[in-house]
Amino acid sequence: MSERIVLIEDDRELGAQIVAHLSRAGYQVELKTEGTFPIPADFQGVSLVILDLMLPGLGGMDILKHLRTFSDVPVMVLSARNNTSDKVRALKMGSDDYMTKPFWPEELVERVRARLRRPNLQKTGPLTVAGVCLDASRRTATAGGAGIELTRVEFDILASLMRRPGEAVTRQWLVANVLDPDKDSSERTLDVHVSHLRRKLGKENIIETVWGIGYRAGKGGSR
Amino acid sequence: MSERIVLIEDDRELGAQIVAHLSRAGYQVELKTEGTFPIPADFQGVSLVILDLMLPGLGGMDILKHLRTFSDVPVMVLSARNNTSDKVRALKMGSDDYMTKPFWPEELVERVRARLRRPNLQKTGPLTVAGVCLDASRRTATAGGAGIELTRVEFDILASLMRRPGEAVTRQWLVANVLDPDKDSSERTLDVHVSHLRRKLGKENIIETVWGIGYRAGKGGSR
DNA sequence: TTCATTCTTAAGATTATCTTAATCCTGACC
DNA sequence: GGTCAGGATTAAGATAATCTTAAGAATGAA
Repeated sequence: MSERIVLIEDDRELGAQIVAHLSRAGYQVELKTEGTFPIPADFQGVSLVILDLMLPGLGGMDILKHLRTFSDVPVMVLSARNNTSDKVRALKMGSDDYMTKPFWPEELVERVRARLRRPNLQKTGPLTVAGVCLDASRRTATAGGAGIELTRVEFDILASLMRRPGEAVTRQWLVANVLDPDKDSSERTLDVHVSHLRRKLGKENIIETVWGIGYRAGKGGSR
Repeated sequence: MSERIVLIEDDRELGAQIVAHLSRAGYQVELKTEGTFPIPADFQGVSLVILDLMLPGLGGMDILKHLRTFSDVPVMVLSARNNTSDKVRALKMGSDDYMTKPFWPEELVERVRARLRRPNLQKTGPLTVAGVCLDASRRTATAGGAGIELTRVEFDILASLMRRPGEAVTRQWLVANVLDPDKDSSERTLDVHVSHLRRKLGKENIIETVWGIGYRAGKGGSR
């Protein structure tokens, strides 16, 4: 069983070439040549997405943006555009790498390997920890069966914790990655959001403080 | 407190420039201008290493190779060499990214952000010595199967000892690396933490005193 | 624009943790 | 066994991290 990669590439020749190289390296590749809206089902169990930005129909950036609403799968962007602002935009939008065309397939394969040798824990389905359940694609949450309303930041904090149940997530990481990264917000701000979250979760509160480190969703001590 | 990045760059001007950009983005950067052998202590708690390959003394590749013998910290390589075989070699050797000089600092900053927004799971499995088990990512500890609550310093002391089972770790090292580095605390303080640790470990106590040196986790004599 | 929502900051209260100081204990050496 | 330096323990004050509340700033929709 090998890792699954989705390649979104309209240039059939280049696409076939990339597929060939990645297959030879032992990966299972699905080639999509149409720029259509991504749907969650297509990305279940996928370890990596390689996305060409220059698509005729739906732009690559739109695909990336939409994909990120429901999935954290690593995305490598391919593009002929080699200027910094394009790269910065794609990376800001949530891509993990940006390769400029033309490139040698050997480099692509190595970058894929480098990416996949690190464990990635993207989850596409609903996240559940104890009595709390999050649906990333709908951005809805329930606690003890009852729906609760979360703001963007609250949702993202809780999702970040629940993606790695039991693990301690540092305050710095949450501040840098959940709050607006361009303004450096204080850790007090994070406290406030967590405080609100806990109140909304009520008796289903699953957020533990890890003193001196950060927070954790779900029991860490008992295992 | 922010995430720590180590930048290994011999070109002082470029180094200073990168430091400035990363600092502005909220990271805590340590610049090393010498190509010396990396030692584990310098990379404790470091989230990312940025390594320039073209160093006069020890080559960047050697540093990378040696670093990988004891650490899984993400490494971004910078290099003036733009050919595929160099890139492939660096990626194969365990680097996570490869940026070709010259580049715009904005792109570097975004790549750093993209890298660090993914949780940095150092692949450290749980540490086990005798009946004591530590999980670094969860920050949890068990002794004889039962969970125990450790404070930050207690956890870090115990982890430092258990990372080198049977080896004596000096008191000075522990004071300098585990206790708050901004204040130089006395060795008496360390005693107190060790005392607390021992009490919490109870009959599973694995901390031995090495008279005149420091401490050791697990049997020294029998191994 | 205006309003409603969300995000952020400030300040004080609260608590866990760290450190110090004082005292007692232990092992090495004579 | 006595001595002494290094180590252990305890309790208590100092410090630092976190929580909460409330209010101001930003954002976005109508």
